[in-house]
Amino acid sequence: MAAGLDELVQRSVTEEREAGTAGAVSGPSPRQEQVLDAVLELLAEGTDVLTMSAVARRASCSKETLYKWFGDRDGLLNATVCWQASKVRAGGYDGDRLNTSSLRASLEAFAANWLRVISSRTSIALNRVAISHAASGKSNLGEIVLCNGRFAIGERLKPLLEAARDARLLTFDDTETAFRTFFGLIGRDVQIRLLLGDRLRLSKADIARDAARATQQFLMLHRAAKAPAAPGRTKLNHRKET
Amino acid sequence: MAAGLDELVQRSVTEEREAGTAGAVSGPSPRQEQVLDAVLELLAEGTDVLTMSAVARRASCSKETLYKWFGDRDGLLNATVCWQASKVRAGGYDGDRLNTSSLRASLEAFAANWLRVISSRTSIALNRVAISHAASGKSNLGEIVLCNGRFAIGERLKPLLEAARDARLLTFDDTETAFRTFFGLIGRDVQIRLLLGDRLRLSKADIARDAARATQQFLMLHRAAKAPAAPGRTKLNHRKET
DNA sequence: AGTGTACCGTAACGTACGGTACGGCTAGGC
DNA sequence: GCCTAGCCGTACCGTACGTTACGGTACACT
Repeated sequence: MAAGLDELVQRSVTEEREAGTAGAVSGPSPRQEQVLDAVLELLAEGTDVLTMSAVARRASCSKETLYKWFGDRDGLLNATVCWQASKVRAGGYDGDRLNTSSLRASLEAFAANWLRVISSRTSIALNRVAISHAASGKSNLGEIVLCNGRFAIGERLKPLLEAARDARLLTFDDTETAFRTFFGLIGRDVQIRLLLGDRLRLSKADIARDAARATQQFLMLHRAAKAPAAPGRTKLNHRKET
Repeated sequence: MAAGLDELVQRSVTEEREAGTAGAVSGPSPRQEQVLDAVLELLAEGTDVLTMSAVARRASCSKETLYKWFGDRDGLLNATVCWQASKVRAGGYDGDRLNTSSLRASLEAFAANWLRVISSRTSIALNRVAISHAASGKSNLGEIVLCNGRFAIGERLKPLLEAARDARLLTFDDTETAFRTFFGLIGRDVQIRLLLGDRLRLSKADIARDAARATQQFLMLHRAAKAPAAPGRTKLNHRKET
């Protein structure tokens, strides 16, 4: 994963500029956003109905316009992924002073947000089409999704983790490894099950409970030793899940 | 996920019987296995080259035979998934007496095995095609993969976990939840990254290290309190990863 | 030898979809 | 009023692939 994040985020816009006449340097025009929303809408209804004709119909535009604006089908998908990513971006650590409870709250909020994202119809559909394309190797869509998903949130959380380490609230050697542990504790089998079509409903309550559990477990693994928590002192959330 | 596991495993064989003349009640014939291996071979080379013509060419059989044996493309894929699943099955807990170190060894072996599976070209390709099909909703391929992957290994590990709980080596309320935690600690972001095309190489050493780390973390979270391990007493494997 | 069966190789068919071309409509500038 | 630009709607083209059909071959059985 050598390519930089920003470069990837901007790639589709670049292609759009190369291919078409949308002169605006910054992002898609409102009309183009309507088109991209139509793509997201169709995508949520099933990857197989996402044909260029269907997009044109849904967005009430001509296929000629689609090709003029986005170059080809891949360009349209790239632009869609970036458009969705730009809508999902949420704030990371903003430099607040940390204490035990604010750290826990931040981690829980982060976990809940990520669970919401990966269980959304849009994210599932987008990941599915990106995975299909990754198989063909002809497109960098998977890379874009990865950079705007997994890697973006990693970069967003790391400042918090490191601030917590500086504040002696957490202990770990490698930030990336610590993040991956948290990532695993949050997602577990959820994403692969959803991608494979498992009927798995995450209610708001489920998400809140999972976020709390993941955070609790992460803290147990990485809590700084200055306040050693003997296992069993803070209760583990092993409640049976529905 | 209401359908039983065994039912799903057998489904493609049933279809095969309905559609064709392969009279053998049990599984594919050797010649058919050759065909299925050819499918796996092609799949590993890229999902997009998996056309019926390519399969026929690779397996040195006629398309007519393919359709007679497997019904249609979906039937061929179903049979392939089941064939691969039948090859991957490994033994679970066999009732050995457990102690601390044998439990750790079993968990590590389990984790390493799972990491090997999800990072294999075959598994990646199979999951990709199943995910593509899950998007179209027209096939139960995702269900089959899920039952032979995620759920099968869960059922295989649970006896060990419960035996360990009975032996007072582990403590948890719900076996399924405990397993999901372990699952998350093992896989973390590996599977989604590989599915999305991230170049991620897991050497044997990486796998062994990850399996040990996941096991260590899982034990820290679920070790029975009779031998309380203060955080930091046993060193955490936060070595920087390559 | 004759017949039937299973199979290979390949040609052919139908369709779906990405991509293109073209006619018509609207709006803004002169 | 007229011209140009941009866009809509749609018909059209080429291709790829799933599926079917057919001719030819090897072999078992009688």
